[in-house]
Amino acid sequence: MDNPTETTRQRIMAAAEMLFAERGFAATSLRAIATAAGVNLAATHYYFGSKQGLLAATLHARVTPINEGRLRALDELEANPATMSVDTVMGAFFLPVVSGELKGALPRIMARIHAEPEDLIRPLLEQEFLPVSERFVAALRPLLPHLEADDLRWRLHFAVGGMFHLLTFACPLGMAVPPGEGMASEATATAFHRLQQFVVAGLQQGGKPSALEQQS
Amino acid sequence: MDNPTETTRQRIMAAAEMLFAERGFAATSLRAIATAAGVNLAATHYYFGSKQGLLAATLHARVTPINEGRLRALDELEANPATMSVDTVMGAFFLPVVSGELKGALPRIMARIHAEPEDLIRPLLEQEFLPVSERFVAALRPLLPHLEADDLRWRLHFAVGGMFHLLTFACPLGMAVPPGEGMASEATATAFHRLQQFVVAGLQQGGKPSALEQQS
DNA sequence: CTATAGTTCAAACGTTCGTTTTAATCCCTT
DNA sequence: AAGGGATTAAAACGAACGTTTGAACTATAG
Repeated sequence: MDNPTETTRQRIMAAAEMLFAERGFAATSLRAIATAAGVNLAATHYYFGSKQGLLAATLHARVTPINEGRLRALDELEANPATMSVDTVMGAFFLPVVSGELKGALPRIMARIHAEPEDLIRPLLEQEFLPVSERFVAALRPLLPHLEADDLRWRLHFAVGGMFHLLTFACPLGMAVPPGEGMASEATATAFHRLQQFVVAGLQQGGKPSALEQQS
Repeated sequence: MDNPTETTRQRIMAAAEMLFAERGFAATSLRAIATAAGVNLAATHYYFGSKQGLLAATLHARVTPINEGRLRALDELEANPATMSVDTVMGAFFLPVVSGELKGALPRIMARIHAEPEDLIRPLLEQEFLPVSERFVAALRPLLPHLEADDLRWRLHFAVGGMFHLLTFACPLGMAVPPGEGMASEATATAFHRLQQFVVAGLQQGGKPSALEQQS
């Protein structure tokens, strides 16, 4: 049970997560990770094969519980159809990101990897997020019957963008950044409430995109 | 006038912009930039002093016309108060990003730099974007009198996040990516229309964030 | 106690990085 | 035509990178 293997693996993943979140993938060296984890450099290759393998493992370990939380919350909503609304569904989408054992550095890694070369990162994102994304599209469709499936995907795209931007920059330009390097969990929850409010209004907006052509 | 200095400078900046946009800052080497530009490696240091200096110059050269276009469009709107609306103001904010000589790779650099270490990049962003951001906050305030200034800043924050996400990922997960590596300008314009529609609805949303606490 | 598989370690591999140096070349003014 | 600052060219610098190697260590099984 107290397998020393797990300890070293987890130490590496914890350090990698923190450094990837702070500096991004390309700007973080395996030596920095090994030093921060207090393990030998070669251990990173012993357990993860390569730097990319370490990134994939780190991402997967953190994304899996988030996506499970999302699907569980969505299941609960669908079990009581009266509770289904755009707001509650988006709450099910956002809440698992900030709840649980996310301690500040954890969500930011998701935001950081978005700027790595797309060839390297898009397959990872598709693999991790596409099934959940499609599940939420299906759940939102009956709630937004005036939207085509692709319209809905676009708006979810923007919503996810707002979320990543929030995770990357804890507060907007022109506002004082809180003292700690990460966000306090209270501030995070408040910011996500703002985001949810914003996104729900955007999703519910009425017309087709073509109707916006000349709105003056 | 046809100073050969400008030619080499511009070739370096064009190549740097393309590669920074494709791969990000840390993952792009000066050698790759010099090769793509067809200039000598040392020229990058001769003209820009350092890799960071090249990034700053590249960013500034592209952001300046965008921000000037934004402010000019906003000036025109404010000259005719009847034309002022959340939609038109946000159009003034978004349109210069996709119009002009932006050929696909150019806007993406703005999205890429968001994943570099924050210490390195946030001062650049504040310097380039804060004045324009505050100008738009001031313009939107009378149009959204129910919002506090910070509420407005948060919502603009989310709007910018949606924009960056759109610039980073030309289309949402679950949709086929267009053949070319960048987006066709027509598809870009359509996507920005969708974004504008989404964002305007989010900005106009009514209640205070505290009212969302337990909406179930 | 020995054997064996799993794990850790220090050291080095070859490559590429950002940067610097030195000399050669270009262009313009006088 | 000559001189001099601006620009390019080639080469190399030390440092850091991802990765590999092979031996030392640990702990369990025979």
